[in-house]
Amino acid sequence: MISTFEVMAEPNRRRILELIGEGERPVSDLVGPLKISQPAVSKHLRILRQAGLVEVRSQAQRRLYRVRSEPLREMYEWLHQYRRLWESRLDKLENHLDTMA
Amino acid sequence: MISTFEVMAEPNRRRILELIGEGERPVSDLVGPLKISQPAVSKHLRILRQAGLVEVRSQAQRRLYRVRSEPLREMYEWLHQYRRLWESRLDKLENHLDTMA
DNA sequence: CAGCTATATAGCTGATAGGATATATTAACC
DNA sequence: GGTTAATATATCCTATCAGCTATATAGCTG
Repeated sequence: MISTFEVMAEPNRRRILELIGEGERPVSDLVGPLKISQPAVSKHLRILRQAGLVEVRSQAQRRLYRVRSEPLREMYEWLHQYRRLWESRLDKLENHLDTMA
Repeated sequence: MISTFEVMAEPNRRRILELIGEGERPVSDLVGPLKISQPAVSKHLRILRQAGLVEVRSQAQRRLYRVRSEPLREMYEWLHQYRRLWESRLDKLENHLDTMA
């Protein structure tokens, strides 16, 4: 299975997540903003679905896609392990400002 | 310039970040754990450096690499926009548990 | 400066990704 | 049931990526 990081590497796929992040949207709503063909959009949606990043439900001919947050949370938590790195810099800056004061 | 997301898509590059996350390390310390050749490691380090994800300093023939947290923080913050999605689920679960209690 | 160590760069190659066009599928509507 | 609408799948093509081997560079050490 393709990893969340790999899936998110593609700009159009990130854009799709942003577009449906507000709430579920049919495919046709995505084809406009992304400057690629409808089949290309469907291909990305398939990849997103297989990676568990989106879910679909059918409404007539429409297919409504929405974000599944679980993998995003996992990614967020992976990054969390580096949090101390940027926070320590912040600490240093604060310390510096304290010293100046 | 190649995006942070693309850089992070490669498993060996993520592993490199984990390996030097604890503190700076010479290239030779990375070649073992990663099961790829030394030139391949150097190639990944170059990409990481160009994307601003690592910094180097020289110590004799050694080159010591360390993480630059800035792009990681930005990625973290990008993901933050979806935080409400997984938190709302949590809310639902909590509500459900409340109802059961 | 010769030789050794550590790392980087060059050049090649096979695999894969992502795009396009053409076609199939599914569901509504007359 | 035939047509239109919305989306998915198939097929093909090109470009890029990540690996390898060979070689270059930089810096120590005798």
